Amino acid sequence: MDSGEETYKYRYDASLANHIELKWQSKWEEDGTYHAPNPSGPLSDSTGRIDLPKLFIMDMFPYPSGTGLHVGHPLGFIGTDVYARYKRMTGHNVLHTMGYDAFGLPAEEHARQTGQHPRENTNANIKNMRKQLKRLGLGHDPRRSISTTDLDYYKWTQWIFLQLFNSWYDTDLKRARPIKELETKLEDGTITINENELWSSCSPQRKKEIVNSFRLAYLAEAPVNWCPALGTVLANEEVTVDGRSERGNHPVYRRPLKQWMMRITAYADRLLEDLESLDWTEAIKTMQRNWIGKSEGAVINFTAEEANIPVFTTRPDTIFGATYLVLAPEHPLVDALCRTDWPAEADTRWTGGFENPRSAIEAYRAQSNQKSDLDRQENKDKTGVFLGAYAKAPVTGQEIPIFISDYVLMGYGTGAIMAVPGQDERDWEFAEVFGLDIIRTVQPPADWDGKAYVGDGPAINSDFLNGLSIIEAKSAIIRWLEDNNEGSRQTSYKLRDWLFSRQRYWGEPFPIVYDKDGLPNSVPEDMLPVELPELIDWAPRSLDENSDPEPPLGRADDWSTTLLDLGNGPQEYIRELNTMPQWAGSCWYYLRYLDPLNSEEFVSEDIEKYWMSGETGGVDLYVGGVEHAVLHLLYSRFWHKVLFDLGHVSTPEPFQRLFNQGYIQAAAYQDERGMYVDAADVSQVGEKFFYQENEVQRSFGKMGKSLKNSVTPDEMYEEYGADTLRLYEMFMGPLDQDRPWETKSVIGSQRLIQRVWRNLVNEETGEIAVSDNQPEEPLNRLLHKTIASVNNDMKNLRFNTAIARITELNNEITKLESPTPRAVAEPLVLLLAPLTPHIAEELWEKLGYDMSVVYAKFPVANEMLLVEDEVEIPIQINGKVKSKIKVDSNASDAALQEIALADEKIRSLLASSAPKKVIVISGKLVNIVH
RNA sequence: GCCCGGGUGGCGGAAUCGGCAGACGCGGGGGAUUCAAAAUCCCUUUCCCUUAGGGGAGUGCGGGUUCAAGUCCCGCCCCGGGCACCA
Repeated sequence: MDSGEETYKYRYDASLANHIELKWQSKWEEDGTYHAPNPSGPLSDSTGRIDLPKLFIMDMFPYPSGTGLHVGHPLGFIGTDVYARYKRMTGHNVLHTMGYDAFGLPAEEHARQTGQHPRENTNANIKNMRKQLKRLGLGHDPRRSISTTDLDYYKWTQWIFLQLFNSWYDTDLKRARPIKELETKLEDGTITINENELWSSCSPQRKKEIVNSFRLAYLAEAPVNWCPALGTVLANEEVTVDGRSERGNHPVYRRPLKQWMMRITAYADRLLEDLESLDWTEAIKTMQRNWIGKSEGAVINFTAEEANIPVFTTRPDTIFGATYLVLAPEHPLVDALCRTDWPAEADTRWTGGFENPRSAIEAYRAQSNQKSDLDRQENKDKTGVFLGAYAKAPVTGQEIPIFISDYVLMGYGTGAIMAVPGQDERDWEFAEVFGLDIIRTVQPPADWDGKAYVGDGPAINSDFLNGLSIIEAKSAIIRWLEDNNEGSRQTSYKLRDWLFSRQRYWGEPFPIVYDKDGLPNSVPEDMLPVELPELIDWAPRSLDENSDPEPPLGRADDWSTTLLDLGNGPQEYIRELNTMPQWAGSCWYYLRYLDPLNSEEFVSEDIEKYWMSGETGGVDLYVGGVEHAVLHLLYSRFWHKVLFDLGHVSTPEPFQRLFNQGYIQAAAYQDERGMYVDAADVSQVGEKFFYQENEVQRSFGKMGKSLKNSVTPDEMYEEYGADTLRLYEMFMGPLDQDRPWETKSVIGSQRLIQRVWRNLVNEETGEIAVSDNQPEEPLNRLLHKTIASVNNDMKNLRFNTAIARITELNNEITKLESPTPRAVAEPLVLLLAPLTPHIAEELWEKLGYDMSVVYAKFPVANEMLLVEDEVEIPIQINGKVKSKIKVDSNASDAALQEIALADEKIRSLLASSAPKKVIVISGKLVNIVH
């Protein structure tokens, strides 16, 4: 020990910070400081806080990773914590807690790598993460923390699944309704099945099948994304554009399988329209709009000898330019339409040199099946084959050839298009390759380059549409089509129903059993939860692409069949062996936070109403990464709307305000082979960087294991303490922006705390050292200006500038020669309390308060002190500042002008000539035009 | 290709309504303290020219509007993200 440390025994350093932080973290836990009361039930209390305005603030909950946190992870958590603390201090009942998204692929893959059972692995990770987050001083209500893997939690995930299973979407009322009401409508004939089938003459089993086909959760045989390496199927949202799994980057194959689906498409319009009411960034709204992909147009019937071919188009106005049809290669009508022989006029471009259409089609299908999605994307050259057949176009009566081509996708519209090369770039390319006719139906501008023209203009070559604009022509032709029964107005969506089954162990089991007819039945509510059976051999098997998925729950022999009485006596049933996807648990966790101990309901009505109320309703602030733009956030909105329709929640949207925090990036270094080296061991010499004496190249990227540039919170605690880490992360820049981590800059944040501490506490004795003198006028004015700015910044989540203002105030206090006046010290501590809660508590206690600073009142500026008596005003000549004058802040414009022109410096610069014009901005600036 | 963001000192960033560009911090330079160092404190720090006083330039580039532009308008360039054969 050297002498310095003895002199300043109570200097704020890492060891003092750690001491203070651990002390207050235990105290908060003992006192239940962050418990937010409910209006009723076991979490209600007598603090009276329930009468304050509520604020429900949330982070996107993490999955409990086994690798632990790095300093990039808690950025958003700190942001919400600061905001929550500010709101507590301004008189709100704040609900803030943290849960764990512990089912699903990431957790299971991690368990697989470590060779542990997912349950042990998950529980250990949650324990570790709770510890790490507690050390940051986050003010969470621990009573409300849930994990999606808790039996008490997934019981209700299953219950919500049953709500979806037991509902249908009434397209007239545009909302979900109980399935019983559908049965009534089928009975009384208000809803009919189809032309050939009468409900009354259906067998009981057929009736069941029909009802099943209406459910919001339903079984369907559909082409799905089968990932043999992960041993499971995946949702569209989990597959990357180049046809690989988002998790693990394994190949994914399209393949028809019978799976559970969620009828999210029924909600496409509402999911789209209700975006308007949300306080979300345009970027996220745009992503959701694109994903839903609504386009309005028409379905038009083309007639061939063998069948009608409905096509979807957004440009029915161009029908007079439709010179051929194209079907997706897998279109179900292809085989029926296909001729046995080529017509005489078919040239080799059309036939591909094949003997007859059938062999050409088979070859083409085989070829396009081989193409991966990536090939399709990179190589957009048009290919296709003629079917040998023709179809008659409505309106024109023209016979036009029918092709198949992989540029038409089965999954969108009707899987068939009318090709209008004159107005569509893709059709133009195809027409050029195959030598097909091109008819323009919109007059292009004079300087047009000669290819497909997609812009607006008067219709040409279009009979009764000629001269009309696109919009006019569209409505005219749709009217004609509807009048003549040749087509109708139609809206199309890119959004597909949500594939909801996974062939994985670590997920919620379905509350579904199959009867001897193979039809699904819901497990009665009072038998929930359907508990996930313990399996020793739980791991998925990697399979080859031709084998079928093999759900691990099939290995739970004594679980997979069960004897139940579902109303017709005890019978043997087979359980659903798939599990739910990861997104199931995260769809509704915000609702369980509200009422986590309720064993009767997923959330009680009055508690849900209390916390979800608001101008438009929902979570008041939801902070998380942008990567969930179309997955979690879309699924969650969908489930919420179903619960809303069924009367289980009171608001149409779950998350009123969404905020996307940025990522913390860090320098990463690569050696000459391109391998990343440990960033911690790289040293800088001048402009160059060295690792073990070899030069390495610097780049910046998301902090993490793969770039070997992680910095852990523990390292920061050891050197600086949690308050410093919090302060630094909030000071680095605006919360929504990515920013590079610089360990060497962290010291600045520690210095601020250290100076505040020194301004209030004697470093030798540890005693509080403030005076009861009133502050001098200028300091008092600065204090109130600071209070005003910090309030404003806190409200707008602009913590970086709030910290800058506090620093300015503290810098002024540092300059004082006498002890800090208590009247300044106390508000200073309160201003810091949301940002650095531990040191604020300690100082607050030293200032003589028994009650926690957490519920102290945040300072409010005295408006009187915000108005200066005297202001300094810049004087510009031709917009450049040339001089400054001090004037009474109430000086009139005329007086200002006079003083400005009388200013010595200005007079010498103007010399003898008179100014052309003088502009005076009251109380702000004088500009002389010369 | 289309749609969102963004581009300001050596670095992170500030300027909320068109009104003093560079707040605050890091780093750098100088000084005080110290036997010395660390720590701490004070001064300084956009760039260029100038002995000084001072002068000039400046918010990705080029134009424009305005008394006044980082901020508004037009045309580009670059970086990040999203979508992409969706009829």
